[in-house]
Amino acid sequence: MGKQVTEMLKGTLEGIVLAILSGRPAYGYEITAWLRDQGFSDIAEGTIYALLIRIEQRGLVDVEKVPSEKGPPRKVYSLNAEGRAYLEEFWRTWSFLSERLEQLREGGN
Amino acid sequence: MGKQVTEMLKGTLEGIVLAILSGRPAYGYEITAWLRDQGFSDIAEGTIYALLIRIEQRGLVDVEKVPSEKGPPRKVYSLNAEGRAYLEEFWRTWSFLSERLEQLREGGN
DNA sequence: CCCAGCTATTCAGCATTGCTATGTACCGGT
DNA sequence: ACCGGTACATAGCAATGCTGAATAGCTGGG
Repeated sequence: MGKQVTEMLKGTLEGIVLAILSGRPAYGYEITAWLRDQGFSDIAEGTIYALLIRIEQRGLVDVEKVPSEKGPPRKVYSLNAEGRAYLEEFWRTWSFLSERLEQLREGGN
Repeated sequence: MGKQVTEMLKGTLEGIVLAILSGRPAYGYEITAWLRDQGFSDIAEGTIYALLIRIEQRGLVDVEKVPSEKGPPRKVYSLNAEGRAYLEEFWRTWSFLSERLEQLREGGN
């Protein structure tokens, strides 16, 4: 889409991935493909992998290596308790920002 | 509030400021104070000034120096035509992201 | 007069995050 | 053997917000 999305994704992409993982465990390649399907047309491969490594190092997810029939082994990530807590915090932050922006949008015109 | 807000503001703060300016002209100090009032408790002084200079250099706003009764002269910014177009684009981008996140939020639980 | 405090702006250096580009590796079909 | 799809990793870059300090004008108290 453009540069605006890229900048807006900073800070939200992490939450998006955590939200995906809260529904079901998933691996990087799968998440990237799914996001592109959803219209995030220019999310880069590397971005998701780097993000997954980051949240793993912060202890928000558990990882399991699972062999694949179609290629190299997958690193399947699943949200743990700490990750769930962090995700809730993310939703609170998102709500706050979202409300402020809706107010501005209405008042601004 | 915390680091989450900081990262989420990347990409949205610019739109927020443009939205404020779409309602009325304003200057940096005023905008910072208003944002803090709205709950953006840890927005730094310097951040807004840097952002204003950026959007000025991109030609999204017009600037006028206005003497103040209480201190040094103010730099009053107002949104021009290009800024309005950019703001509309921002709202479209925001809507896209917002919709995806609401979907995730509902489906995720 | 001088200093503290509020108003108002600017700037250098840093941390975080997403993108680009590239490399590695496993597998099946031809 | 080779190619395309699957799957992950990484080094370097750009954009953005924060930290901390400096500059400057104005007003009121001591």
